[in-house]
Amino acid sequence: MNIEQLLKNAIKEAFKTVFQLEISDFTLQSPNKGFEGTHTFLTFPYTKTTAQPPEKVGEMIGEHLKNSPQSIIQQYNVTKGFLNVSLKDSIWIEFLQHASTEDTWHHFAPQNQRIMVEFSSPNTNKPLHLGHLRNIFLGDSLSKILTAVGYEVIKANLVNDRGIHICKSMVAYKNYGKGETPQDASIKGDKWVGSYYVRFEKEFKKGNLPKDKLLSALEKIIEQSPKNDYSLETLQDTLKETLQTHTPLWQEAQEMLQKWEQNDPETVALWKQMNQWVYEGFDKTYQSINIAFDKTYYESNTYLLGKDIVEEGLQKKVFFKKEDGSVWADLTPEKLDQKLVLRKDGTSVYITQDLGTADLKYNDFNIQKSVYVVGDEQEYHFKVLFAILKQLGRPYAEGLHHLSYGMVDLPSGKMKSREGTVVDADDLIEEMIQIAQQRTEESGMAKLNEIDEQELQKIYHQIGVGALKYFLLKVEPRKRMLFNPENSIDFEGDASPFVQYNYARTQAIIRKAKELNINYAEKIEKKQLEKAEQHLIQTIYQYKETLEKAAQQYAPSFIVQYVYDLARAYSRFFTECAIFKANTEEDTKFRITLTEQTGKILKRALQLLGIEAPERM
RNA sequence: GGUCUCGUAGCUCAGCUGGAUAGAGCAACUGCCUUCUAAGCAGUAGGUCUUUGGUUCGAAUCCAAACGGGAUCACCA
Repeated sequence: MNIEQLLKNAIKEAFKTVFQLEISDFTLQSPNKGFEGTHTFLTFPYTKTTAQPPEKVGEMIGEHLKNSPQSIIQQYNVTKGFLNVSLKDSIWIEFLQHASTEDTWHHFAPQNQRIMVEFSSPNTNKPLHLGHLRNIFLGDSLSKILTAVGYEVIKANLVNDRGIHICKSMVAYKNYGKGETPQDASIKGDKWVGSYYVRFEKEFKKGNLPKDKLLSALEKIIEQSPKNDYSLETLQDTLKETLQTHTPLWQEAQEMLQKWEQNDPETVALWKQMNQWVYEGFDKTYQSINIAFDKTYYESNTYLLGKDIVEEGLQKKVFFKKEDGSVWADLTPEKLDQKLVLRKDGTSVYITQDLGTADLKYNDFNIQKSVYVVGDEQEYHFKVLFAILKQLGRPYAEGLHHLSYGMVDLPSGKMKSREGTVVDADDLIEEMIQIAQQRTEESGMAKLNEIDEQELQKIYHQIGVGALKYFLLKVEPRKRMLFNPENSIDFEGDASPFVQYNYARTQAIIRKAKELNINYAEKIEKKQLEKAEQHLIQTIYQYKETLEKAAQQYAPSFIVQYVYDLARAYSRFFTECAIFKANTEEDTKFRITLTEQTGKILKRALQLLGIEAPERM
């Protein structure tokens, strides 16, 4: 049942009858605040074809709509080129009746397509922070949205478990760790390993080059500067990098990496041990925010992939070899540059590995689509990656998408691990739960007095984590967003506790209805709707199209906006319309039915965001 | 420097496939709990939609330029 389509058809029919005009498809809008109606039709585009001023067109169409035999229009009004129509209440009541008997009204047919959503993808040298949370919540929510519209979704995590970063932690642990374990120190494994990464950075800073070597290093840098960019910042960065490579500690890390690549048993054992600690820590974090993956890839298994694709690309003449033997992709037709895919010594680069991994994913799961949830600093990389895969004629190439998102900033600017300004994920989650508890104790304990302690803890957790997820999903992904640790994340207004609160209200009503043995699941006898009722039903109705839009555009933020709208519509209904003390029994039953449906959709929409809905709060 | 991206109320954000009087929340102010959950509801106040030009009957929205933030342009990942 598609109400918009009904109205559109009626309008098209009206044009045919009134003006003998076949009009092409158009979109309906919502009336602005202060204008009566449920839908708005714009008549501006038809002034020429009808040879009438916009007002006149509106009047004539409106009049026809209203007076046609099977009219679905209650009333209409015209201002300028805006024809605002109000659908008959019976349309909305019929919809609610349908929704309450057909639980599947918002379901989608299976797409018969598999889609992989890759997200989280942490490095194993430090704990998860606020930025990761934005990534994780986006990926998780998107997975749920895509599942809801009928895709078979595979949630994948590609862990960066190898490379120089983890070797740094290993070196530091070897030198200063004294064989201690995180268990000994009662520290979460990822925090433990992270502390050695920090230790490495600290120690190696002490071992700078003597000053006489600075000058020659500097000259070398200027010679090699690829972009002739002599800004102070660039020089400093490059200088630091050059100096790093001369410190003993750095060289130790390099050796460690080489040993690892040569499969040195002792090194591999240490590497496994440290990663294991990290995974144990990550698992705790994932658990606390209710995140799970269907598949975990490890770069230690994938970093050598892709070389055969380079070979294939050469044969297909997608790639070409330079004189020095390095292999390149020419993406100038795509307005991208040339891109190295294999070094002259035959070793691979980052993108080589990603080419291989793309094939691996396809072969493992036969996916038609693949979404990468990765920060916006890698936009160029993914443009290049996708362009190459397209040139190679991969069957999945059209279904590739980079869900790019901006960084989470602090009032002081960027989060920087070196300066210790990173907001730790576990700390933040813990803080959110505590605030939830504090809020509950301040305002709502009376409602919760018969609930046991364990259940209470669960509720605090749902509220705290929910508020965090909502906060991070609310903002459009491509925008940078601000987190101010001074003011805690909202628990009021446009925030998840408000939505959860309204869900809890719906459940309180349902409980009471059952207590009073009200049989509300009968045919609805209601004829006329209050404004708040009408608006609430209309908002429920919009769930399906919102979900579809969110899936099409990979945009969980649409669901956030929607769920807030729905909660607000319910809140208004709740205060304006008495349920158990309504004027008639029909009203009571109707309002309970409406409450039940609202509750279902609130819960469902929250679920799409990975947010749980407490039965009471 | 080239490319991409963002700039909307004091603050955080919606709105951007062109349409009416640009919306929420927070913060401020005013009402409303003997009545189903006040984490609420109703209201007041708050705006040169960064600027300038263009397209159009009509621009926060599209185009161009400027200014300001950010990213990227590695044989790093």
